[in-house]
Amino acid sequence: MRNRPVTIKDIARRLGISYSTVSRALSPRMSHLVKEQTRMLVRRTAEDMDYAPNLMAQAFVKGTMGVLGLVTGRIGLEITGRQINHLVRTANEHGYQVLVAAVPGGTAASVEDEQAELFMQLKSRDVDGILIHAPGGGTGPSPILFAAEGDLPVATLGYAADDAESVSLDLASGVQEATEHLIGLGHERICLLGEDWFGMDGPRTFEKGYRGAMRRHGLAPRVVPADAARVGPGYSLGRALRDRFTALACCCDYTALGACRGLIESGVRVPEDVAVTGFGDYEVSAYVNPALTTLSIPYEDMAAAAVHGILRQLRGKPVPGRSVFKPRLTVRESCGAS
Amino acid sequence: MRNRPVTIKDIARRLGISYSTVSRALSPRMSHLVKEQTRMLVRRTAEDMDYAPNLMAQAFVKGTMGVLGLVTGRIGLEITGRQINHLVRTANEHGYQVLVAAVPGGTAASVEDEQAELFMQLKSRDVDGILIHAPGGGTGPSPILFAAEGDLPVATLGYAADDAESVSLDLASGVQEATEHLIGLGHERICLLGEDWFGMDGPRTFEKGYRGAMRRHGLAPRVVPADAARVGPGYSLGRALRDRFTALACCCDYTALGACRGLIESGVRVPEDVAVTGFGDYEVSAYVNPALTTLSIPYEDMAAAAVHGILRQLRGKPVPGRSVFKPRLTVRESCGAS
DNA sequence: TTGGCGAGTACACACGTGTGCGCTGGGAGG
DNA sequence: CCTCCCAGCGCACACGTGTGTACTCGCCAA
Repeated sequence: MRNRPVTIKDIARRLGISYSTVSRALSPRMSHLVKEQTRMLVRRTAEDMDYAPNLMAQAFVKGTMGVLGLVTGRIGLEITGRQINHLVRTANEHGYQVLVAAVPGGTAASVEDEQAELFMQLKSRDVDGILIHAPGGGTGPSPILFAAEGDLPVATLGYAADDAESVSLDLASGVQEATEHLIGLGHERICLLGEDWFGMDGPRTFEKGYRGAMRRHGLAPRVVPADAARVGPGYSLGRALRDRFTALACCCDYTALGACRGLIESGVRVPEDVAVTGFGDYEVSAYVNPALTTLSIPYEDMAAAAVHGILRQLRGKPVPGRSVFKPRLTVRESCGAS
Repeated sequence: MRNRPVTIKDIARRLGISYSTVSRALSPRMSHLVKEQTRMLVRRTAEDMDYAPNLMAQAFVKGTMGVLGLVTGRIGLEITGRQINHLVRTANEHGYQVLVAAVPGGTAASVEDEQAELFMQLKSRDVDGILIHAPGGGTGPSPILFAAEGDLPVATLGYAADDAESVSLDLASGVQEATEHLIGLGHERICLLGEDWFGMDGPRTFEKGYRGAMRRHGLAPRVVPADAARVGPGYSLGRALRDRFTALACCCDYTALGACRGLIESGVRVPEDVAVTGFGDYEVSAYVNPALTTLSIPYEDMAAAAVHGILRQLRGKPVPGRSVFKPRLTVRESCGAS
């Protein structure tokens, strides 16, 4: 059986003082109201008796739990996992824990509904803030709308929202840089693979950067949609497209890796016959054959920025901040530049 | 400003009844003490007034929060992420949320201490149970010792513990199967790469399976330690070993992918000159060049089993259950069998 | 001496919910 | 008609902590 845990009343009884004094002596905000000597005595006794504050009682009376909720999907994905990793660490460093709401299934069909439900679930949990990570689609209503009715601090990670704290990635400039790089290598028939990338920054953003680069050089654009963050679809497309293009700019490393495989299986050499670029710079991407040219993402900084966005709101700055990070082109073998 | 949320007292006032009746009417366990008609009236009114129970108050008075804690590391890793994904989903299905304690850093040096601290952190959070996922080393004291003094339900995932609920993977049989497979293909100089795999099932387990297979066929074993779950170390080893062996049995797909790359860069062909096998069957492993022969893991089933282990304990079955899952050999190109 | 003052402490209440127990009312059995 | 029983409900308390307010006490100045 679990021993009855010691409370501040037990400490008070032992010392023959009132428990409000104990409460104040132990509370950082109120301890200045207690004589130094008493405070020290209380603290020593508390430690002696193995006192541990009842956090549920504290949460109850203070109305806060020190917990941030996280709405996310596909934790298993490297890009998701790495960011969560740093979300949790940053939150912990500031005294907050992270509650993972749930993980939507693989079906992207009802992602909107699922996220709305998760959001509500977290809200009723009385979390202190909610991090929305890489919501799906983006075609539906902004996930921020869920929060609009409440005044719960919200920050989005990987989704540029005008009406809320948001941390996003400049996808357009990234894919534009990759496209320009391919054009600089002499390619003209360049195809964009996969237009939708976890809904980050909404769809069609990749297209914008890609089309901008193509237009500037007077080249005809061609976009083939592909389910991002999966290797299989990229593989199928690699086989299907074969030598119809001289370069494939992919919206995700997994798509690119699949495409490489599909091309190679079809007897097409990478990068000699077809150049390939990815997006995300996953851990394996530097070690596959051929090593992938891709866009690196400051995962850590983005995650930290999102948490800081929540904390800033908790400290009473209602004005939402927006930060946009830029991906950086990392050139390896698959583009044929080296 | 946040409107004062409605409480059961508000409902009681509105209906002119006592709030204990409201409490009972809304509580599933106590509602049979309330007249059907009253119960319905209360429930309708509650819905009308947008009543939402204060979960912090409920947690406070009931002493439980419906939250499971999770101690883990390296969320970004596919094997970790996929299991967490299913841990969260299974927990949610049973009405529990998952609190991710924190994520130890990349340095595996002080993993034990870090985990102990995380464990304590979760404990003081009054979680209802703790899932320990893939603890490090295993050379120190069993992580179960942390829980020994309390009576908090604990389940380990990926770590076979005698004294607690545990879900583990039969690493020895897995690597044995892979080794036998390589031997069956005519290999004699087979090297085991990486002895320690997230501490799963403790260290030296891979070695046991490997050495068993080698001994049975009268072959000389050779083991080279490698930091698992990283691509880089595998790469270095691939370059260093080159053609000193005809086959490399790796303890992790990432190690294997790195090794392939290192070998190929050194002018060694895979699988023609050196065969390679991995462990884990990551998503990319089917699409790299060459496609990786590896051991597939029932990630989903393992995660579900761990959560069910906790739930069983919460329902009052103190006897710890132990389940051991078997990996399954998936043959692709890198072993040269096809 | 007395009034004021400030430091330090105790008292009391609040928070929202769960629940043991006593009260009421009405129906049934004697 | 009285008694007993029981469903149904209200009263009151408990849980552990935070905090406003009142109190005590010692000190200093008037």
